[in-house]
Amino acid sequence: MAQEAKPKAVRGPRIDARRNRQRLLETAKATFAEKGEAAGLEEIARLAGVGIGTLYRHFPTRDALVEAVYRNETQQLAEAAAELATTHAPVEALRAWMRIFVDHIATKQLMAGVLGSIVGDCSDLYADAGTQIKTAMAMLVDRAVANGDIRLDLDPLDMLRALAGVASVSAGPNWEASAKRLVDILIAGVRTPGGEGQ
Amino acid sequence: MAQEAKPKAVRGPRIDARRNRQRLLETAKATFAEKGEAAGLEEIARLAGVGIGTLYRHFPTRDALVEAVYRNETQQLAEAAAELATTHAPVEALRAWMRIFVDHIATKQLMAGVLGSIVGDCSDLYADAGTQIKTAMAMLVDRAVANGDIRLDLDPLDMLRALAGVASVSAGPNWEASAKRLVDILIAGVRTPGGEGQ
DNA sequence: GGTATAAATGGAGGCCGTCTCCGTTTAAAT
DNA sequence: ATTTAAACGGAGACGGCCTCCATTTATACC
Repeated sequence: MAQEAKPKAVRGPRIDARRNRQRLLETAKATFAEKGEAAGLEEIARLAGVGIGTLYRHFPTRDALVEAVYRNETQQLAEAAAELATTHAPVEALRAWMRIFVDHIATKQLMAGVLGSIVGDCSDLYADAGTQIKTAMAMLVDRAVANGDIRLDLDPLDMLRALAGVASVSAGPNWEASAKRLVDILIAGVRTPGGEGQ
Repeated sequence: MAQEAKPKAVRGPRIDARRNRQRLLETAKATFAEKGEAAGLEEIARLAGVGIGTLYRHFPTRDALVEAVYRNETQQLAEAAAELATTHAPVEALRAWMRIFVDHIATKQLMAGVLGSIVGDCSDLYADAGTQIKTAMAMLVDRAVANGDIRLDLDPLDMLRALAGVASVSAGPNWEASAKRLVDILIAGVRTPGGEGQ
C-alpha cells in the first residue's frame, strides 16, 4: 500500500499524445477560421498529420473539439473584461468589451456556436466557455448598474442574447459597421432614461 | 409555325404533381416545426406518402424546400406589417411587428435560417422571402423615422440583424420573456434622445 | 541496454444524412 | 384506344460523424 505517498505516482500523458493534441487544436482553429465550422474532421486530422482515430481519442465528439478551440478565445475575452473594468468608465467598458467581442467573431468565424449554447439553455457543451463569458458580462453590467448608468432591471444574459444577434451578422461583407451600430443601439437602449445623456 | 398564337400552348402541371407538391409542403412544415430543421428529407417524403425522388423533383435541394415552406410565413408577416401600419402609431407598430416576428419563431422553430440569409449577404437562397421581410421592416422604420420617433440614421437592415439575435434565443425554456425584453431594449435604443420620452 | 506494459495510434467500416439516375407508371392530348 | 411525355420512386453514389481494434511506441523497471 501507500504508493500514493510517491509524488509522481500518476503517469503523465505521453509526449507524443501531448504534441498531437496541440497540433490538432492549432489545425482545428485555423481550419475553422478558414472554412467555418462546417469543416470536416477528417480533413483536420489529415492536415494535422494524424489519423481520424487519434482526433477522436483526444476529442470524443465534434463539439468537444470546437469547445476546446473556443476555450482559448473565451480566456482572452474574460481577461479583456477585467482589464477594461479598470481602465474605462463602466458603461464605456461595457461598450468596448462588446466591440471586442464582435471583433473576435470577425477575425475568426468561431464563437457563434458557443454563444448559441450560452443563450440557449440546457446543453452542457461549451459549459466552461459559457461560464467565463457570462461572468465577464455580469461583472461589466453590474458595474454599470452600480454607477447608475444603465437600467437596474437589466439581465446580463440579455446582453449576451443580443450579442448573439450581432454574431449572426458575421457573414456579410461590410458587416463590421453594422455590428458597431448594433452595439451602440443596445447601449443606448439600456441606459437610464434620465442619465447623463448620450 | 405559329402554334404560339394558341392561348393554351403550354401544358399545365399534372394534377398528381400539384397534389404531391402540396402534400410535401404541408408535411415539411409540420415536420420542421416538430423536429427542427434537422429533420431528414427521406422521412418527410415517407410521411407525405411519396418517394424521395419525387421530393427532389419538386424541390431540387434541401434549401429549396425550406424556402418554399417559409414563403407562407413571410407572406403572413408582410401582411401583418401592412395591417399594423394602419392601426398603430409608428413606433408601436414597429414594436408590435417585432414581437409578432418572435412569436412566429416561437411557435414554429422555422425562420432562423431565413433570417440568417437575410442579414448575411450573398446567398440567394431565401431571396424572395428575404425581400418581403426587408420591405416590411423598411416600411415600418420609415414611418417611425418620418414621425420623428426614432433616429434618422437607422438602417432597417440593422433592426433585422438585431432580430436575428432574438431569434437565436429560441432554444431556451422561458425565452419569450427575454425576447420581449430585447425588443424593448432595441426600441429604446433607436428612439430619438429628446423624443416624447419612454 | 533489454524487456514488459499500457498508452497512443490510425484507418477500415458502420451509420445516417443529401442528392442522382433511370426504368416504370400514369395523366392527358389526340 | 393509342400515343406521349411528364411524374414517380427507390436503389445506390457520395460524404459527413463516429467506433472498434490490431498495431505501434513511449515509458518504467530491471
